[in-house]
Amino acid sequence: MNKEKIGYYIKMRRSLLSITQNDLAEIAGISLRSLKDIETGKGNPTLNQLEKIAEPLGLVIKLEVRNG
Amino acid sequence: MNKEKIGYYIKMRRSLLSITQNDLAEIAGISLRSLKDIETGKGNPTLNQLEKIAEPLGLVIKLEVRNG
DNA sequence: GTCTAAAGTGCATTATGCTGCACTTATAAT
DNA sequence: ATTATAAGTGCAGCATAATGCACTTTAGAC
Repeated sequence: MNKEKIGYYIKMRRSLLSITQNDLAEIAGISLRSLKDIETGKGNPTLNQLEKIAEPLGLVIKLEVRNG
Repeated sequence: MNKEKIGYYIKMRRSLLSITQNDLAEIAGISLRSLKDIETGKGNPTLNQLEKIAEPLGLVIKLEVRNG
């Protein structure tokens, strides 16, 4: 998953949970500006930022061997 | 996966492929210093850094729904 | 023990992510 | 067409990730 896909995935997941960017940013404890950049595939978030966003969305970050 | 686990996973994967930190850093196109910090769970790498490291190791970064 | 290669650490500099502010652009409802 | 809400953008300042250098520590080979 590249930045664009990760951003899109977060956006879709947030949409599924029916919360706004503003709400998620507050819950996650990050700036609205950063969340917007991440969802639009811009920027280059740190692992901390991603984890803060993933957690309230019920998502987890994984590192796996390609394919299998 | 938190920073520590991701670092450890990278370290183990690199070890499995029998390459040094120096080699991986060069192949990945990142600094040796950064790779060291990432493998030891220090620092807070960006998505770009992780992707650069993951690629030559045959790893992929994923974002998934927790559990299922 | 010595020697060597690999891995880890402290520190200063540079590059860039994170943030807040102001503004613009959708999108939807009335 | 107006209004309201959510989402996207440019920019500047601050915080910190990324880097290079010098050094120390560890792990193995001899």
